[in-house]
This record gives sequence, structure tokens and C-alpha cells, in this order.
Amino acid sequence: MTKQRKLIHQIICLSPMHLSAEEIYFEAKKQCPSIAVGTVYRNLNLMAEEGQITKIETAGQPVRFDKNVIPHEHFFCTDCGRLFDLDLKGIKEFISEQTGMDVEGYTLSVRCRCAECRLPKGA
Amino acid sequence: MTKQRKLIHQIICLSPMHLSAEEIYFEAKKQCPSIAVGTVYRNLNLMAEEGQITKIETAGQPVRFDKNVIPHEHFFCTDCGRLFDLDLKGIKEFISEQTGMDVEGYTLSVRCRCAECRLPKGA
DNA sequence: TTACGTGCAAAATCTTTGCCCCTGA
DNA sequence: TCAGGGGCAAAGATTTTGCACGTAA
Repeated sequence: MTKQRKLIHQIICLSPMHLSAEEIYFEAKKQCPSIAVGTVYRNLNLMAEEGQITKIETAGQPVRFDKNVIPHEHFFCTDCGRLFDLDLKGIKEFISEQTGMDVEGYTLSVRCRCAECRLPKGA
Repeated sequence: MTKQRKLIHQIICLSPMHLSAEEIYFEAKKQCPSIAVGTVYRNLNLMAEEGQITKIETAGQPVRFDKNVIPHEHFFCTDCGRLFDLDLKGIKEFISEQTGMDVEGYTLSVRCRCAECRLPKGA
């Protein structure tokens, strides 16, 4: 439990967004200029393995990290590009029932417009 | 329509698997040793944009390409690591109904064991 | 002919790793 | 003390791109 690890964990926990490793690195650098990229990645992967954070792997985009360790889905806003939480239940069962396969896991990321971007943009 | 592009398209169409760019490159190299990696990527992306093939983007793994342009899902076998087709209907509606969002698209990849790997392995 | 595609190689992006030193318990 | 973690930098994996030349139409 070094100050670097604590810092990284804190950044993730305090952010309302889902940050990428790079974003976390830049944020960490502000508070601990000597921190190295390798350290950020090492700790991120470690914390994810230990279940303290969740690694969000999405197609074609850098991995992001989530303080919320309760399984849930995510969606990308096609307008602003941000990643949001999506509360979705029963996908696994849906897949199992339709295919008859024993689903071990899955990765789902949805693309749609977030609430903010759906608001009419005032002139 | 150069011979390189035809070759790449043919490799994808003749393969029963879903090949990665690297695999396609090696295969192409056998028949056209002078072909360059850049050419393979360029053509793959071009053909995907034009709708001649499908780009399969999955979390944490290299992009693969599919001759089947009819939308469908894929799953990875957790045993042998191969990528297979998965016929699944109504996922989009399932997501829309549960979330009330206007789903523009999604990426889903499932992890389970393929039929072959589920067979008891003879000694 | 001539514009588009190719080959080559460098670069860009994202992530991991080896190695040696430092630090926290 | 001393082992695990950090810093640095190089390497790895995948993909893109600039440029000059070749080739199909």
C-alpha cells in the first residue's frame, strides 16, 4: 500500500467518469509528478485483479476503469464519446436461453446518445 | 481492384475461421510474398467500410474479419480460444426496452466453451 | 496516361516488462 | 531490515501513415 497506489485508487473513486489509464496517469502526475506510466498500469491491473476496481474492456478503445465493482454494462455516447453506466439485467440468461450454451461471461458495450446530448442544444 | 485486394478478399471468403489481420497477412504472403502489412490493413479497413466484409471488434483482442456481412454475434471458446458465430436475435430490443434508450449499436462478445471442447476428451 | 494502390519503413497507440533502487511496514 | 513496489526506459503488440514508385484501367 504505497502512496502511489492510494493515489490511483483515489483518482478512480473520486472521478464521476470512467477514466482510461492515460487519464489516470495525467491526473496522478499532477499530485505526484514522479509517478511513472508503468506504475499506473501495474497498479490498475493489480487492483482490478484484486477486485477493488473494474477493468472495462471495450472494442476498439483503450481500457477504462470503474470504481463500481458490481457487474454492470456500459454505453458510449455517440455524440460526446463519454462512457456511462447502463443498468441491464438478464443478458446472460437471454443469451443462454437462445443459444443453449453455458455462458461463462460476456462483454457488451452499447452505443447511443446520452441524456445530455439528447437535450436540444440551445443556440 | 488490384490482385492484392482480391487475394485478401479470397482468403477471408475461403477461410472457415475468423482471421485476424496478422493471420490474413501471413496467408497472403504465401501467395504474394511482396505484399506489405500496410496493404493488408488498408484493404481490410476499406472492404469493411464498403460492406464487403465485417470487422469484428472484441474487447482485449485483435480485430478479426468475417465474410458474413449479415449482422450476428460471436463467441470465444474459453478452451481453444477460437471465435465462432452466434445466432442471437433481439438483443437490441432487449436493451432498448430495459433502458428506454435509443440504441444505435452495440458490441457483444460472449465467452463459453465450443461444441468441440465440450465433448469428453478421449484418452 | 494517370490516379489510385502498393511497398517500405517509420511512427503512433496502448500496454507490458526488466532492472535496479527506494521505501514502507 | 528487506521484500515488494516504484522509476525509467526499452520493448511488444497492433495498427496507421507518409512517401515515392508501380500498375490497372
